[in-house]
Amino acid sequence: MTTDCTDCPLRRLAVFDNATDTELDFIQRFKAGELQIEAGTTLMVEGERSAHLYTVLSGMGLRYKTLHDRRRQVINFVFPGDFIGIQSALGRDMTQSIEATTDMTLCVFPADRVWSLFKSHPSVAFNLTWVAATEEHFLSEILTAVGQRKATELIAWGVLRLWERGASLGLVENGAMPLPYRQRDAADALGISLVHFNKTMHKLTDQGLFEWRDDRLRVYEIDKLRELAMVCGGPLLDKRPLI
Amino acid sequence: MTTDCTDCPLRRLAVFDNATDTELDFIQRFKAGELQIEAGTTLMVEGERSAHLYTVLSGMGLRYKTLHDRRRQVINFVFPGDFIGIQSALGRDMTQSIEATTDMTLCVFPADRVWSLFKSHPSVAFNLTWVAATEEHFLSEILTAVGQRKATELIAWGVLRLWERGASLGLVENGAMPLPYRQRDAADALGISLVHFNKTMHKLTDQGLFEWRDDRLRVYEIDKLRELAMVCGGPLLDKRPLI
DNA sequence: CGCAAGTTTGAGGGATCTCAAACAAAGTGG
DNA sequence: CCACTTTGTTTGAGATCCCTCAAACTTGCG
Repeated sequence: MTTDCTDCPLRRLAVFDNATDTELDFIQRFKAGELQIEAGTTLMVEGERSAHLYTVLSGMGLRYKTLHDRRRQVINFVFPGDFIGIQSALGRDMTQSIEATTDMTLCVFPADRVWSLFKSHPSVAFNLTWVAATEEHFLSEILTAVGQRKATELIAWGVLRLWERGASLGLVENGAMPLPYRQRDAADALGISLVHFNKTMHKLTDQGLFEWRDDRLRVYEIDKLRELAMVCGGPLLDKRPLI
Repeated sequence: MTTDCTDCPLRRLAVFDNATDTELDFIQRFKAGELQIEAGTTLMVEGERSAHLYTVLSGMGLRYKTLHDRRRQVINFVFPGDFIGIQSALGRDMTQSIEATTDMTLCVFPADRVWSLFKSHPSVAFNLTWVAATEEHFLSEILTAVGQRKATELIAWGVLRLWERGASLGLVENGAMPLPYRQRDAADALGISLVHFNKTMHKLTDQGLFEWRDDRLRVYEIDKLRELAMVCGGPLLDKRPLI
């Protein structure tokens, strides 16, 4: 039994725009089905072309690129509500891999209908562009962090981002949110070595700023993290469209 | 006297898609005018909102973000044909600054007409999305480089990318292309210090792999650079739309 | 019990950073 | 035409951040 778009649990969240009935109706028809994958599955592989687009209904994963000698850059963590595969919608090969780190449920959309979407539903097309542009914006923020911050700041910054993302998605319960990743994933996301990540993270957790155990993250001293991370403003959680 | 879109010199380049007459006609009407700015001018400032979009007709510049303590990440170099400001088209503040490093000529488009563009010209809207998605793709490549490669590989990789970009735009003349930047810009783009950039670059130039002097880049040993940079395939120069 | 995956620790080396100063080229004003 | 400033490049040296290697430890599982 697949989820009905009109009844999508994600859509109730305050972070997501209210779609019009027309939009909702279209998205429902656009949706080809649902895909369930198990933790550990690779959803998309670098170099291949996917005929589908996905929206994450539930579960988490990660997006990464690899170099020839096994070095790996985690581009971003994949959370519920994320839209995956715009690249293939536009007729390009995927240049990154996507892997599930928990069981996931995904809404499936056929890539070959994207073009007609632009003709028939401009507002949805607009949202699609919005999502792509926002993605780009976040990537540039990550790049700035990886390029300029040093390990301590980086980790504080990363924890903060994950926490705020999780909070906006209602994933925080009893002061904790799920974070089903390994330290290796975090290190590869920040561009530092596993060992250095481990040691530097402990310098922060020993101060009681946060805790990451058993796949769950808890933040205790958010203000101190902000200070360490050198971010001024609070979280930037614009409303965004859900496709 | 402004350039007529039907007569745009960029559009003759092989990298750019052929636009249909309808598209061209629309873009011409969409274009509000041309902007000339001098080298050193800041076109867009972080935190502000721009009412315009731009396409670079000629000249070069750079896109960057700053931290509070003056650290700066150069996100990318701005070349002719680049489309600037999708963010503001979608009603967001700019989160990065853009600065001209040479005199530049830009085509100006009003941001508030973007929405109607989606309704009236879906193919142009599609191209817009394509550009945004491609931009994201390149950013993730840059992120991978900055996060995983070490200085020598990084520099080889960066030179290679600039060279291939320049070549696709027909900027290479007599074995040299314009590269009007400072070593500080390059260092900030790669996330390494100016001093380290200087020393590491000389290790490569001393081997005769390339040369960067007087704002011009020359590549002598492209295969060796490829090897150092750990890139396998040749240049990826898909055709792309010009807006 | 033994294996696999992940975390933690220690130690030494190398890459990169910062500080500082010298050097080069170009522009300015007297 | 010559100080003098400004901007950018180059070099040296010491400090530190970060990496790699290696091993111990921990946990879950067959």
